[in-house]
Amino acid sequence: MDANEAARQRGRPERISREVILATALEIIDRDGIDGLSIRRLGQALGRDPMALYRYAPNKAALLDGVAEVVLDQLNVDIPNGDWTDQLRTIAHSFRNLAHAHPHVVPLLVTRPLATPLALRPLGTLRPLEGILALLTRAGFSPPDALHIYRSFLGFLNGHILNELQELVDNPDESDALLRLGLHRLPIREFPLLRSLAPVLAGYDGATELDRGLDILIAGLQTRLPHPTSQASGHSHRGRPAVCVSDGGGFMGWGSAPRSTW
Amino acid sequence: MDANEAARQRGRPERISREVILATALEIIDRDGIDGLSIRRLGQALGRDPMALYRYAPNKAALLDGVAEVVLDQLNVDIPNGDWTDQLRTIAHSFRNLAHAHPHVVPLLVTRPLATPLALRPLGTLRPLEGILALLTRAGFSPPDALHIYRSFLGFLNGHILNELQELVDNPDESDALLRLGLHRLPIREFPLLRSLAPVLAGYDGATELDRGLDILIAGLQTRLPHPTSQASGHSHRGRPAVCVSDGGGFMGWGSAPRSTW
DNA sequence: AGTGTAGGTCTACAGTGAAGACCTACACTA
DNA sequence: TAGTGTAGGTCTTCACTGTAGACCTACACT
Repeated sequence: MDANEAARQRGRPERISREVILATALEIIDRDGIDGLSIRRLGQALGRDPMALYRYAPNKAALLDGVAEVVLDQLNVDIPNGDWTDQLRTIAHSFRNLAHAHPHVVPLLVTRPLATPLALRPLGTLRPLEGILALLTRAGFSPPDALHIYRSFLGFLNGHILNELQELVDNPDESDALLRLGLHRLPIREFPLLRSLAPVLAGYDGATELDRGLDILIAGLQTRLPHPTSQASGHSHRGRPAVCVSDGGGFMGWGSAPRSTW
Repeated sequence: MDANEAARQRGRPERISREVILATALEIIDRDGIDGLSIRRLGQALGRDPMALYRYAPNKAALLDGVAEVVLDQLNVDIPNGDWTDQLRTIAHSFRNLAHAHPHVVPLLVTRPLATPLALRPLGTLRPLEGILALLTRAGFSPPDALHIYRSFLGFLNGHILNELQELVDNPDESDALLRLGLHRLPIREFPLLRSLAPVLAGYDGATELDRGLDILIAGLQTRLPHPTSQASGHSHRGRPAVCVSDGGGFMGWGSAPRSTW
C-alpha cells in the first residue's frame, strides 16, 4: 500500500480502512453496547467526518454485519489434534470464550445473519461452517450427515451462549442466593420449583454447563450414528466411553461449580 | 371494569389498555419488522397521541419486552399425554410454530431477556421455565437435573429456531438449487463441501430438521440419565427405543423433506 | 363541593441515519 | 507536463427517532 503511505505523508489526513473502522466500532460496542454505536460517534472516535464512513459501508446495518464478521473471524475451527468429539468441544469453548470477550456483540452474532440468505453472506461468516464440515467429513461422516451435525451443534451452541448470557446477573457481588437472583419476588404457589432451585441457579457456571450440554449432545450423536473411522486425525481414541464427563475442572481452569447429581 | 365503560360512554376517547397496545405493536412488528415499530407509528395505529403510551410503559424497550412476553405467553407448556420425551417434542414444535408465526419477533424473544437478570424478568417469561421443570420432575427427574435438561433443551431450541430462520431464503420460488442459494458465488477451492451440499441445503425442511435434532438430544439424555419412573403421566411407554425417529411426515403434516442417510 | 390523580395532549430537544451537493488531492494517461 | 477521472472526505440538510416536561382534563372519591 505505497499509495496509502504517500497519501499520508502529504496533506491527506491519514487514510482510513474498513478494518480500522470495524475495529473501533467493535471497541465502542464492547464498551457502550450496541445502542452506544452511532455513525457520528464512530466518526468522532476515528477523528473523521461521519459521512466518510459511508465510503466503506453502504449502511449502518452493513457496518454491524461487518463487526459480527470480524468477531466471528476470530473463531478458529481448525483444531489439529484429538478426535472429532474433542474438536467439537474445543470449538465450542472457543466460541464461548469469544462470546464472553464480546458479550454485546452476541445478539448481533446470532441475529444479524437473519437478514441475508445463507449464500449471500460474507465469506468470513461461512468459513466456520465449511471448517466444521471439513472436520466432520475428515472424521468419516458423510457430507449431508456432517451438515446435520453442524446444524445441531451450532444451534445448541448459539442457544447455550444466549442462555448463559441471560444467566449473568448484573449484581454479581450480592452474596445471598435468593436475594441475588431476586427470586423472592416470585409467588411461591406459581413458582415452587424455580424458587427451590435458587442455590443451583446461584452457583451457575457457564463452562461446566456447556460441557454438560456437550456431553448430552455428543452422547446422542454417538448412539445415533455408525462410529466413523477417524483415520485422518492422528491418534483416534475411540475406546473412550460415550458418557465421559469433562474431566474435573472444566475447559480452561475455570473454577468448578457445585456438582449436581449426574 | 365499569370505570372503563363509564369513561367510554362520556367524552373520553375510549380507554386504552396495555394489552391493546402490545397487540397492535405486535401487529406492526409482524408486518414491518422490528425497525418498523416506532412510538409515533404505534400511537398513530392506535389513534392516540404517542406520548399517551408512556403511561403504560416506561420505555420503548419495556414495550418491546412486553411484545416478547405476549408472544411467549402463547406457548403452552402443559402437555397432558405422552411421556416426557413426547412432551418435550410437542413443546419444541409449538415453539417452532410460534416462531414461524412471528418471525420478526424471534430476535426479540431470544435477545431481549439478556437485558434483565432472570429473577427480575416478567412472570410470563418465567412461566414456561417453571412449566418445563414441573414436567420433568413429574417425570421423575430431580429438580437440579430438570434445570440442566431445561437449559440444554431450550438452548438447543433457541439455536435451532435461529438457524432455521437463517435458512429461509427470501426468494423461495427460484428453482435451481445452486442458483437459489447463490452458492456459486463461493470460491470452489475454499468451499468445496458447502457447494457440494447445495441440493441438501435447498431441500431444507425445518420441521424434520428439528425432529432430527430432538432425536439426538433425547437420545443423549436417555443414555446419560437413569431412566426416570414416570408414574404421573398416564401411560408410560418406556419400551420405546431411544432411537425412534419422528414417524414419517413430521409433526403437523408439513411436507416431508428429501430423506438423508440417517 | 372539592380535590387528587390517572390518563391524555402538546411542545420541544437532542440525537439519529442518510441523501445530495460539493470539494480536493491523488493516479494515471495523453 | 497538463489534464482529467475518481476515490475519498466534508458540509448541509432532511425526515425521523425516543422521550422529558409542562399542561390540561375528566373522573373517583372524600
